[in-house]
Amino acid sequence: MESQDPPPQNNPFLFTPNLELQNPLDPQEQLCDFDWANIFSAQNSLLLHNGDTKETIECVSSSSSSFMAQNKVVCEEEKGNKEKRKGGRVKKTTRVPRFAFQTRSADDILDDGYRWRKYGQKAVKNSTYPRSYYRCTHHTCNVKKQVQRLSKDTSIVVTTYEGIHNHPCEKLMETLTPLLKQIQFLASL
DNA sequence: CGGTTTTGACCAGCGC
DNA sequence: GCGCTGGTCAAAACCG
Repeated sequence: MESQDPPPQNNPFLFTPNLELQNPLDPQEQLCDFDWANIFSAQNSLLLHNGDTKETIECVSSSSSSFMAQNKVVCEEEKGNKEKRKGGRVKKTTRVPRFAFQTRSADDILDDGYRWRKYGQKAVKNSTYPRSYYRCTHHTCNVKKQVQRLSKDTSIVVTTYEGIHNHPCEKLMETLTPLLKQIQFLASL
């Protein structure tokens, strides 16, 4: 499906990858279509499962109607991701879940509820636009993401997440905290 | 002043 | 072995 709606400026969604992939995938070739708008309007939380690749993604939407991301997602499991340190030095090999998706947006940065700090930007071959590298600012969380605008279609931004957050989403907590306090207050009556 | 962004340098992997 | 490319570091600049 192709959404005719204007792209949102921000996508206030929570996206919790929980990948259990059996087959390593080539991100260039294993694009699979998901209808995000329908998925999130149908239910606020679900597990996506691709039978061919045995990949599973848990998606939780904080606002089903507001999530209007373009509908392409690519998932992969790094077969022994190489953890690099200090200018690309390889430290050890680990298995880091990784997935990417495309959004049609004027903004490069999606508001996914987490806080990110940019640690690099690099011009990439065969691409007009540079690739930006971000790290989650949470102390104990080493999730990274890469953001790059397609030179073919400049309205599309490809976001690649690497790793799984080991802490709750800050925006979600901001939303839930007053509610929890109210519940506690009412329960104490 | 502390947190974030920018940007040049550095390094490892890969292909030839 | 060498050059190219992508990923990361870290100092400086920037900003609220």
